[in-house]
Parts: sequence; C-alpha cells; structure tokens
Amino acid sequence: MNGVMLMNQSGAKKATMKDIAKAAQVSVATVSYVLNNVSGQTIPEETRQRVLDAASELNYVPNLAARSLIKRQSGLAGILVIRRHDEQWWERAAYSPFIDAMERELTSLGYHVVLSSLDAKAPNMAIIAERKLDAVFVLGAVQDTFHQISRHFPTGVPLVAIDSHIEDPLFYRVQYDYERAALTAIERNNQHCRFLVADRGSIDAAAQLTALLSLPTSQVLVLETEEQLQPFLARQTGDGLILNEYVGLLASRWMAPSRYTVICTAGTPELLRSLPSSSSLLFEDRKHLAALELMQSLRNDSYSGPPHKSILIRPLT
Amino acid sequence: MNGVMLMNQSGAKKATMKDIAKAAQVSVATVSYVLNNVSGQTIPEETRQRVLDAASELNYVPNLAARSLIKRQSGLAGILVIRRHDEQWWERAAYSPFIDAMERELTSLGYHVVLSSLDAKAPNMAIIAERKLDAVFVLGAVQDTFHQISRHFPTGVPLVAIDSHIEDPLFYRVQYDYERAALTAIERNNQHCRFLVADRGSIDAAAQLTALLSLPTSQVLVLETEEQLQPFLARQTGDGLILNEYVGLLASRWMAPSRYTVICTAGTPELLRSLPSSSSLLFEDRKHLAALELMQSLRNDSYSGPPHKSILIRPLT
DNA sequence: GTGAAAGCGCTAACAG
DNA sequence: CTGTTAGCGCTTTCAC
Repeated sequence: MNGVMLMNQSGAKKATMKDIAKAAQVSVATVSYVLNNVSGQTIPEETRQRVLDAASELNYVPNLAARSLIKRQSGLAGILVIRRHDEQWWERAAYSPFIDAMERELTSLGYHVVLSSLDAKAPNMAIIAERKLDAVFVLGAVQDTFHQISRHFPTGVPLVAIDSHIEDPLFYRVQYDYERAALTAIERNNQHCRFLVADRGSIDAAAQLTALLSLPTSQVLVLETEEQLQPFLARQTGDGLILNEYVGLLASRWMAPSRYTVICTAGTPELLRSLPSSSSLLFEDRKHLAALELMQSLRNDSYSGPPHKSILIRPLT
Repeated sequence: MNGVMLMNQSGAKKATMKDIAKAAQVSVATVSYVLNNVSGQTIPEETRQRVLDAASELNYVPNLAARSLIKRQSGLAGILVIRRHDEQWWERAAYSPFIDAMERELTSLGYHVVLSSLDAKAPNMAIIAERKLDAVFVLGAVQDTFHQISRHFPTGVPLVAIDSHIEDPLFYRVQYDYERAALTAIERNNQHCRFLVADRGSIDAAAQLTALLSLPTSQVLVLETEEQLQPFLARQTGDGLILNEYVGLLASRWMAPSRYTVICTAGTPELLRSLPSSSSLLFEDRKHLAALELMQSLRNDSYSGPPHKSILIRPLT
C-alpha cells in the first residue's frame, strides 16, 4: 500500500471511460451511451445505474479535447479583441462590459469562452482554426486587420464583428446607431451641437456625425491622449456631444457637464451619476444579444446567410 | 470539376498532416518532425523545404485538440470569475482591468485563455478537468465556494486565488495589502479615519481595517446597493476611507471628495482625475504579475511548493 | 534520415 | 441491449 500511485485529496488520479467500463463491467461504448444519454439506445436502468455510480465513484470528468476531436465541434466560442499598441484606459474600459456580458451569455449557453487579445498590427487569427472555435466575435477590428481574416479564416465559422470599422459586406456586424443617437440627443435637449469628442473606438461615428451635423473639423476631436481634451474644450463656445462616458467624465474637469451630452458607448452609464447636472444618452442594452442572434442565424442559415448583415443598436428615447 | 468539394476563399478545406505528407511525399512522422522542429531529428534541408512549402500551400493549421490529447497539456489557462447573483456594476467593473491584464499576460506567454463566470452559489469547476487547463486563476472566491474546489479539482493544476476570501492555507493567493494601504493613506494625509466604505469584494479588508482602526461598526459600510451610500455618508462627521474608485466616484455626489481618501482597488485610478480635490492611494500595478509568478513557481516546484503561499501587493507611497 | 505503428480519450456505426 | 471496431489528428518510440 505504498507502491500505489499517489492520490490527491479527491481520491483518484484521472479516470477515463475505460476505467468506468472496467469498474461497471461493461464496454466503453455502453459507458458513452449512458453518460451522454444517447437517444436511440435503450439501456436497462440496472446497467445505467451501475455505470453512473462507477462514474461518480471514480470522479469522472470527460476530456473535451478528445470529444471535440471526433465531433467536429470544440464547444469553444472566441472573443477576439483587436488592440492597438497605444490603447488608452478609457478605450480598454469601454470594451470590458461587453466582453463581460458576452462571456456570461455564451457561458450560460454552454460554450466555453476563449478570450484573446490580438495585435492590431498583426492579428493572428490562427486561434480560430487551431482551437476549432464554433463561433467568433471580433471586437474593434479595422478594415486593415480584416484583410488578414478574410484571407485566412476557415469558412463556415460564424464570425460577427462588433464595434468594428469595416465596410466589407462579407462580414456580419453589430454596431451602435450613432446617427440616430446624435439626433435623439440633440432633439431631446433641444440644443445645437457645436462640437464632438469621440474616442478612437468610435472613429467611424465621428466621421458620420461630422457629416450629419456639418461640423467643421476643427470642432471635432478624436481623442488620442488625455492632454488633448483640455485645450479642445477650452476653445469651444457652444454645446456639444461626447462619446464614451469615461471621456465624458474626464471632460467634466474642463467644462460644465450641462454643456454637453454624453452618448454612452462604454457600457457603464452609471458612471455619470456622479455628475449631477449632466445629461446622457443610452443605447438599448442588447449589443451582446444582437451579436448572439446574428451568430445563431449564421449557424443555421449558413447557406443562405442571415436576413441582415448588419445590426444597428438603437438609442433609448 | 463540379463534383469537387466546395472550397472557401482561402483555397482549401482543412488540411491535416496527412495531406501535407501526401503532398510532400513523406510520412506524417516526418511532417511532424519538420513542423515542430523536433530536436534530435536531422532532416535534410531539401525535405524540410518540401514539407514547409506543402504546409503553407495547403494553409495548414495544427489541430490543438489533437495535440493536447497526446501531450498532456492543453495550452489553456483559465480565468474563473466567481460571480454572485446580485453583482453590482462597480464590482463588475473592478474585476475587468485585472482580467484584461491577466489575459494579455497569458496570451503573450503563449497560452490561450479561457474565461468563465462561475455562479458563487454553485461554482462548477469541472472546466478545469474537462479542458485540462494548464493553469487556473480564480477571482473572488469565498471560503464556501472553495470547499467545492478542494474536493473536486485535480491536483497538480497550479491554481492561484486572487482577491479571494479564504483562509485555507492550501491555496495560493494574491491580494492587496489593505492594512498597509490604510496606514499609508492616513499617515500621508495626516488625518484620522472616522469611517470606511468598501465594496463587497473587499469585505475582508473591511473587517481587517475595522479592527485596525478600531472603528465602531456603525462607521463601516460594506456597500450592497447604491442607495445605502447617501444615508451613510450623510451621518458622517469626520474624514474617511473609501475602497474602490467607482464607489469613490459615487460618493462625490454626497460628500466633498476632500473628506475622504480613495483606496484604488478597481484598477482604474485614472477615474479620479475627474475629482480635482480628491486624494487617492494606489497599489503597485503587479497583481497580475504576482499571480503569474506564483503560478510559475507552482509549476516548477510542484513538489515543494513555492516559497510563500500568499503574496500581498503593497501600496505605492 | 525516414516511416510504420501504437496510442491519447472519446464517439458512432455496425454487428451480434 | 451491448460489445467490437474504426477512427478524429497528432506525437513518438522504434525499427528500417
């Protein structure tokens, strides 16, 4: 009793189906049938119990790598975050709530979630193929990085791009409806919009809104560093719009919150409660759900494609 | 030419080593040798090139599931986040920067990262065994949830608990040094501490500091809902300490920021720049690095265990 | 130098 | 109803 293998506190080392089969006096096939509740196979309750008992006795846990080798599904969903070298804290913070929500949703759907940061300069999408991801969500991709994808990723993998700057109709996208948001904000407050601040994550929005509101480019700031904020705000005379609540918060240092409306793109609108006189505009909280929908219709109608290639999240009114 | 398999835009369907072997006129063994640069095997440059060419021609990507089946390593690291049903936004937000940093670190080390939210009520740690995780980082575990772990998780898996409320010396931990932080804050501002607000993620800290500062429990608030904040702060007369910068921000609505010091436990101290007169205390930004260190020494000295079971992150002075 | 062959742990026909 | 068998794609002895 000392030559035996060292056991851990849970008792056994690492049981496989073979071990269970042995213990329950059946074949591995039977074990598989029982453990997976295979329909079409009719197992007598007696045997079933024997197998089940053996399994829990041995503390059996299936090896998902082996499983996914044979089924052609890994059970893994990927969240790939494209990150630039000089990512700022408010940009990082803006992704987190979505990642969080997405992970939660996927986990509750039974997927295991792989999270991976990809260098915007050289996004290595190999993980999709290596891990045989069943579904992929890409955050913050830009046209450029997407060329890589379209060249290399295996087709048939449902891929949804979120908050991504791409035109390519090949990709399915989920994004905020910035135009509607801006119009809603302006109309609601009955004020003009004389300037616009956006983080780089919403650079497309900045372009759209600049056009929509016919703003001179000097009144538009795509924030790269925190220092740019004060001088820009200082020379504004009118009211304006700020995208990203973290940026909105920073701005409060240099300008009265009553002078701008924050369009909440960072998933943390609660933040603004600390600015009493501020006004903010929220979007429907369903970016993750929309992405999921898109993914699921992509799985089902992979031949025809889902009804619409792009989902716009609407602002709350 | 129409009976052939449908190909995707990248050319091929899904090449395996066998395909490469065929194309390069060698055996799969040779392919494996070449592709993995196996030392000890001497392959003539000519063959090597042939294999390499075939591989890139066929757009080969290894199947990591198959690989991990045979090697006993998955190449996966897990970040498991214990979440309570009534998690609040400031609690959620406090985890994100760490998850982010950890993921980045692990990714750059070559791991693929699995992120999983676990219900605090019934944390299902099966994923560790199912996916054969090479390393595991658990966030926000409580003693209770940890009993589950110690009973079921396979030994030999380096597991590090971060921001977790556990006594069990069995587990390796990384945490902030709250006592030192409080003392530093108080000494630095040369002020007394008459009250304390903490989020539930720092409930241990609250206990420690209550004792350390001999605060009456009526002067200590472990924040559960946002509404508790105003009444609590309203009845404070002295200065105090607030843990979690998001909470600190919320507090500014009800109390002058100059009256409290925020101990930044949420990884986003920049937030407080929007509160001009506030004072804050940061920790060394190495929680993730410490966790990594611990994990690595756990891998190496799995027999003896690492030098210390618990790492305390010190405040910056 | 290279390849045949034996699996890793699991599933899915197909026999019995 | 249950067991045998043939792999999934890859690594790795061990012969040739």
